[in-house]
Amino acid sequence: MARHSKEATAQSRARIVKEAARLFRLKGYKGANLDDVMRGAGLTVGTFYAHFPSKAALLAEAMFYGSQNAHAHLAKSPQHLQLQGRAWFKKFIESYISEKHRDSVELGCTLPSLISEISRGGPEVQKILEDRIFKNLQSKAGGNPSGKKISRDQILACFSLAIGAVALSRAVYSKKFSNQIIQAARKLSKKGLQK
Amino acid sequence: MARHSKEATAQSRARIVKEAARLFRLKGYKGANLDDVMRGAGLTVGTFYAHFPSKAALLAEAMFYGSQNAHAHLAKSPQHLQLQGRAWFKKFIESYISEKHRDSVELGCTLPSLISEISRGGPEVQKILEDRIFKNLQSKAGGNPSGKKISRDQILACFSLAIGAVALSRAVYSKKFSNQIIQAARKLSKKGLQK
DNA sequence: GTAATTATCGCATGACCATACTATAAAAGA
DNA sequence: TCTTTTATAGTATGGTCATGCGATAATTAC
Repeated sequence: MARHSKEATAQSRARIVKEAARLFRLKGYKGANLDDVMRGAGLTVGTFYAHFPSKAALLAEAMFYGSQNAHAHLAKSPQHLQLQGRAWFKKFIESYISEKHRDSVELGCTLPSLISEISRGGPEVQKILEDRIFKNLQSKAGGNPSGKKISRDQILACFSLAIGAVALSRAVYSKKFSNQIIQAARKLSKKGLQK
Repeated sequence: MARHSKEATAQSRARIVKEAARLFRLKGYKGANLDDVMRGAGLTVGTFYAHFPSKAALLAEAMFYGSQNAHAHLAKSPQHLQLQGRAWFKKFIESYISEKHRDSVELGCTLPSLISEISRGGPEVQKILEDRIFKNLQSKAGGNPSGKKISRDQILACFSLAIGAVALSRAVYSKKFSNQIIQAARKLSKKGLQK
């Protein structure tokens, strides 16, 4: 049926998404080009449209892929990923608003790198953000295994803060100032998690 | 010396910066092109480099221009602009994290629209953000006319939250969800301003 | 008044890039 | 085995865009 088996095709597709996520985070949506993405995936541009209908569609996939991997990258310990509810969210925000996350653009969350461009993106991309990424976040953080619930408002506010702080800390010139932003945002996030 | 007087030249330049600020906010740095900017300013592309050395230099100017005008656009009353210190900052954040601001991309603050691209921008742009915009913010908010000081940490954290919330509220699909983000962030910002 | 200056126009240019097309060969299904 | 399918490579295309350039005319300096 194809020049490679179904399995190999699926692997190609996965490599494309992975490399796209990396390059989008690094260079932005407009800044990354399909040539580089495909080369990074070990393929040539010509075959891109055998996998995706458009660059925008690739962005949607890459965003979802990236949201799953950022958690793993940021988690300080394997136990973190096992948690649920408030405990999980607390650790999540703590690792999100960090110098480490600020400095690992390629592996971190896609949102600080792409948020501005997503706001100008089409419905396809925006639906992914809303339906998959947020729902995923809420199902993890809203879980209630030990009687300690966290409110939807707390999740939304702390996540807004986290994205803003990481994005801003990457956008200022001096490291000193950047660190101050991280520290200040951490403090506020703790307030937001209380009660 | 020129086809127009010095004064007319300065006005041309001002129109370019103004239109650039508008289009950058609307379409992003890469999304806006110099052709449109110059046409919007009533000029042709050819003359761009008589005013600026590069597109990046224009971004730096437009950011600073935009930071000054957003305040005026968001202020609910003329009195607001006269305030200082905590009182000013409180009103500033309140008007910043709002549905109105979310919906007025063209006239609002440049940062939610450009933050991702600034983080990938050069030192020139990042220095503007740090030296002019933040210093400006801090001199207004850090002022202490009535014995009520606000800490640097509070300023940084609340501003991070504000940028993140507006950017995120513009990036999700449904209006309902978007409104929830605004409301949740407003709540947290009030906590951040206490004490 | 005359010369030097330069903002402006109109157009050129060279690069980049998303997308399209053709031929090929490997896999899948019969 | 043999036909059909399709992922792949290689290349083409059409558009966009930042930047460059020569000519012009208005302003300023002298």
